[in-house]
Amino acid sequence: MERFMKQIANSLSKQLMIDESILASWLEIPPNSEMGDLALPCFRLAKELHKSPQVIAADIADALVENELVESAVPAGPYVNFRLNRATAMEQVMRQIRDDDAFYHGAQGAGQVVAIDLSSPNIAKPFSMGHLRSTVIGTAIANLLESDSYQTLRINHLGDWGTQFGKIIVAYHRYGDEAKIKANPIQELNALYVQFHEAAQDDPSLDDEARAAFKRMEDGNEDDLRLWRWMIEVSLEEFAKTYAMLGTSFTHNLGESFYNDKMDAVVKEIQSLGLLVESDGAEVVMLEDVGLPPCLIKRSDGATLYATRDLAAALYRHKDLCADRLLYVVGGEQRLHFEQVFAVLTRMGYDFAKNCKHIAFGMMRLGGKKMSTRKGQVVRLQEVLEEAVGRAKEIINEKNPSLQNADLVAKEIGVGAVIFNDLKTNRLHDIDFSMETALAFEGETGPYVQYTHARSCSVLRKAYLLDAGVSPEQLVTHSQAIAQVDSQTVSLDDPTWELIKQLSLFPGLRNRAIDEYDPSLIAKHVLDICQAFNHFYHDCPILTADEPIRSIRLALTDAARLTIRNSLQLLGIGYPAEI
RNA sequence: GUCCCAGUAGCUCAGUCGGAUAGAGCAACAGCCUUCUAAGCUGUGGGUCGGGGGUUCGAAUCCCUCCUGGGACGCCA
Repeated sequence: MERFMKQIANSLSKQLMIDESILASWLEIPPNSEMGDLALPCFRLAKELHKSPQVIAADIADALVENELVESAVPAGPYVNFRLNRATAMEQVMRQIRDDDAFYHGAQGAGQVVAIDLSSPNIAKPFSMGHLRSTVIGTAIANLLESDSYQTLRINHLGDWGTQFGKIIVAYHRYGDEAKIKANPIQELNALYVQFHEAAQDDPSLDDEARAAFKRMEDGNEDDLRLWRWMIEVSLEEFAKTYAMLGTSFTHNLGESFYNDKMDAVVKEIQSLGLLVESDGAEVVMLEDVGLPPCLIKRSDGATLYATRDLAAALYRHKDLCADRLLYVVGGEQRLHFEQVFAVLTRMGYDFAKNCKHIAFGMMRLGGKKMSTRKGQVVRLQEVLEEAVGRAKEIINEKNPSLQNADLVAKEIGVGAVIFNDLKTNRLHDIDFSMETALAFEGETGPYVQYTHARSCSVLRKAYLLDAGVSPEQLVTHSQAIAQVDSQTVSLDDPTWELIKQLSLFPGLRNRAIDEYDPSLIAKHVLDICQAFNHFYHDCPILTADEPIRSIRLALTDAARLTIRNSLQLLGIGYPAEI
């Protein structure tokens, strides 16, 4: 669609003597497609031309717009509504999809490395629905960036260090039943954590004990570290199952403990720059002048804090991993923390701080309340995924019992439903978890998109074109034939045209999703494409149509299929050819 | 108390760098399978865009203010 706008703006700029790119930015899509395909509001021209918008609109419409893309230009009050020549427009879109890689890919990021901090579950705790958000949003952003030629570093910043492990170790020694824990590590370790917090309410000395236990770990107590390493091992095993189901992978699995030996250098650097000041026994960097509270670097007992760790991690990613840009897909409640970390980096003279961005997202709630591992109020992602896959399997058994690879397809659909449900919603909204909503298979859902994709595959399969597609030459010939024979009455009917227009919006939306780090734009748009395709599918017989309409409809089906598939790929969702 | 995020149909949400009559899905009701996958398609009903001011030819969108919900605010991450 951006291409169409550019072409029309180009013609108009010659006529109006106004810059092409300004005109292109003024062009908009009318609220109702009956009005036209594109519109130019003339309000802003009124001041300059000293005429009413209505008169200007009429003048523009009257002048012959010399552009083969424009079918008609009619004034509608202060607007000029343009109709595009459907065959010409279709030919352009199809050529782009067929010949021009730029439809699905870009080169903006060539030579640039982006580090993405994502997922980051905590060791010895269940992988909850809360961590799903960071995982799927981060993955989709990484996919989007890679589609624009960026190199991405997908870093799983595991929560594997901190006082919480002191707590678990204390609880392990006090209440732990080794056999029970071995049998079901994560659940039992989390139960110990919950038990610790309950006990600590009555006996605050337990907290001191936990801090001491963690200090022992920092000092290298081998018994505690052995237990800690075991917790990491069993947690990673458990997480691996979830990641395998989600189809998520990382380039780096670097927990917080990885930076333990890198923090001294950072603290010394801050100190040597004269930024470190003592405050109430702790060491901080003052950030008052940029409107932020002080950033705590060292506790009064000399221990480091998570800001210190994030500073060390940022420098590692920049210096050792050579990342030009650092993204943090982390919940919105850590906004202030990242503002402080980035401000300290700036203060330290690191220019790359301006390329650091916290990609915040809303909180996953349960029954309106924050999920809490401490209170044991969590929904385990694995349970949700398994439930989703089970339901998908039931539906397949009912609707398509002879389907090959039914288990694999059920997995892709069930998991796709859960992922899509998360991605389609605005990042910053809090989500109150509902099994019913997460597992919906009808309406604006992942399975709806996958169903539409499989439908398009099915048609092409029956035409023996699933992999080959319709040749662009054939398509172009047919489009031109239609244009010549019948440019007035429009052989390309409305449902066909609506689908073409939806497809033409893809490159612009992909760019916007990259600029705004917002995968939901892709999710919402692919729903629009699916709606348009299903409408087209319903109204326009494809296989039984006469030539050249048949070829054109097949080509359009193929284009829709490719665009839906690309969208699902970007979102990290499977796209089975048959469901 | 200060700062940040959110508030649009019964529910979940689009639309938010100002443009025409504010759109989907779910739920409810009514239709469409001898025809390419009915996980689909069509139709009906449903709105003080949280309230109030302001800027503008034009405001859900920008500014101010208030209300509601959530979050953050130094030794947790």
